[in-house]
Amino acid sequence: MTQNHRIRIRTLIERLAKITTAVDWQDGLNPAQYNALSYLALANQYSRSPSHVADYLCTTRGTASQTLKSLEQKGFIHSVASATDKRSTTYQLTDSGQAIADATHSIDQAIATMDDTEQNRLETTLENAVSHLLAHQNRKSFGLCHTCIHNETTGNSARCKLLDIALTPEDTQKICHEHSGG
Amino acid sequence: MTQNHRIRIRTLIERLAKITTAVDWQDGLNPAQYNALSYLALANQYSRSPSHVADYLCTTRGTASQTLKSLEQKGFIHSVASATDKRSTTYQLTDSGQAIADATHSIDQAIATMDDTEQNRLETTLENAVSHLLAHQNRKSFGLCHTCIHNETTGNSARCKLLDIALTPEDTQKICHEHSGG
DNA sequence: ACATATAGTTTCGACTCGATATTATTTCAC
DNA sequence: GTGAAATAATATCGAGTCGAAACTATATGT
Repeated sequence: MTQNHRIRIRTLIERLAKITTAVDWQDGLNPAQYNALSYLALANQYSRSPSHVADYLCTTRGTASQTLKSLEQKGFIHSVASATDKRSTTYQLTDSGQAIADATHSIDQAIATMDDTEQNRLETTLENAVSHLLAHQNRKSFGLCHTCIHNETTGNSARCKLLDIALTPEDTQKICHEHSGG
Repeated sequence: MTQNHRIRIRTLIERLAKITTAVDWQDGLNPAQYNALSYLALANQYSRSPSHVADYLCTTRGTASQTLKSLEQKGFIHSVASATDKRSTTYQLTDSGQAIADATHSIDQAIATMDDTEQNRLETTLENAVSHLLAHQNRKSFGLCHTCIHNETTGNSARCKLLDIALTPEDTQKICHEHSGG
């Protein structure tokens, strides 16, 4: 592949990023707040602390803390102190926060205009691109629980071998900060 | 396709966007400034005004104006007043600005780790995704001159039928704000 | 010639962002 | 068990984004 192709791909990624963030000004939220809210809606109960949000959004704990404060002031999330670790905080979506997370997004409509083959191919190539970028920066994958090497599914019951806990079917469809692709 | 798939694709797009912007803090620039500089490096001489930058970056003229002011203060670009339209300004990269635009980016290295087939597929799906998103929002395509319906190439000389001007081979490889895919 | 459109800038307030410092708490080595 | 180091979270700083709105200057169309 030529250097021209790489620049072209980089330009497309940057443009996709810019279009996406421009669309993410909705419901009184800015892109950072919208991203944090979306993450909290998809993450399991062990992955919803300021540190995890920071890791997921590739930013610092300080910045994540500020963003979560804004979201809490607007009434879209509320904090829950951890019982086991007194340093730790988890966040929960409020009803209004959940409503925003559940709403159809402008991007969804654009995706829906593509045919099934195109959507499947997009999903696969995006997954590859994201995992290459993350690997190159030594970042966590934040994949879904059921695709993790620590997930042990037998029949219709599942366990996490790392955290040594039982998993509900809903749990296995969520993002986990301990996710490892193997 | 299920709603779950659309959410998954949207999540991947948002994540790709966040990873990209997190990486775009380099050389004393922030992501907005880096994006504007990259655009100016790729756009032809008729597409380098504050309005064009705003259109490309899906933002307002006011915001684009601020970003270009920052870039000029840092010495990476300089403004050139238009001779034909006294309201109009064009920007040129300085040597230091061109050096940043020419430098290898962290994303390039991640792309280079993919094999040729994967890179080709990524380029195609990204092009499709971007064009679907742009179409859904009624935005300009900002494609390359040589892929435009107004481009008329005969042998080794090219013309733009819309602007009624001769085009150099370099011109035809640049981004044009008048680009139309037909 | 005058209304309207267009190009660009400025200002505003909320907020991001990395950097840095600070305070609790927890963990680990001894 | 105790003290050092690691970790979790927050606060503060300054530059700058962002949309929105107001504004100036030029151009265009009727």
